[in-house]
Amino acid sequence: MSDLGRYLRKKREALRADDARFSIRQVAARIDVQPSYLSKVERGQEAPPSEKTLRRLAQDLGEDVDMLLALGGKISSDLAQIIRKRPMLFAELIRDLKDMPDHAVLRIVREVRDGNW
Amino acid sequence: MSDLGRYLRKKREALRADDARFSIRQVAARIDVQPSYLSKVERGQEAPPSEKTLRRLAQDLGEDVDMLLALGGKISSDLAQIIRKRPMLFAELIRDLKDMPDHAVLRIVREVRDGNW
DNA sequence: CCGAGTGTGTAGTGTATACTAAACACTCAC
DNA sequence: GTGAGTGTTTAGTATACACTACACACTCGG
Repeated sequence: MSDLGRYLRKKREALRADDARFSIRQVAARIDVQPSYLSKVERGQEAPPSEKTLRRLAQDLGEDVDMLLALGGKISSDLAQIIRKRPMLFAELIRDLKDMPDHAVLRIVREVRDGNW
Repeated sequence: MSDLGRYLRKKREALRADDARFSIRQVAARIDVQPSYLSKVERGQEAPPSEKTLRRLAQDLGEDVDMLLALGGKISSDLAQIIRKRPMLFAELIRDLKDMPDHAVLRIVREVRDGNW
């Protein structure tokens, strides 16, 4: 059921392989949740954590925040806010980009960044 | 507090001016909620309705769904899903477009649509 | 053998979400 | 003046969210 859980467990165990600081208990302590809770999240027995908690987790595991949030079924609140400020504009754009291949979207990103607008 | 409430009331009252079918009671009946609930939503006394209800409301009032959802602090679930499928890609793009003026974003939309990619 | 550390099971909690149900006070047409 | 319709008040509810607290069973080094 939970892609997030599988992903988290794998990542943590990989880190743990050469750093004992990545036990469930120690990670949980650092991100300030109960170990039992993290355990359940990793096994998909519990719904994904809040954005706040996922952010701390991403930080601790060295993972991309947007990716982890996505796996948790969420969207970064700063992105949500950007979209909500111009909903029709962004809705149109995003729906148009839906089936575009990554490289095409990336090209747009790069062009925007280079300021050719 | 609630932009959504103000907006809804204004819109409904405008429609009601030349169509009695747009009373709170009748709209509520059509979108299948209690009139008391709709009343409270319009006065910002109640949190924004669910996406489902906002969609029915948008339909009934002839309003843009994405806009009403935005006013209700939400993002259309189909958009959210598109973003969640390629979170890092879209996150980058959206953050880059944050401060771009509408016409610049529109230009991208048009170019994407014309298939110059 | 025991103490420190590991992961997990069970039960419960406070808060928010998204509403319903019923009654109240008012206007206005007939 | 009453019946139909208006908006609103008050009270309550079922479900989900995002966790905590505590105890259990196991392993492994010294």
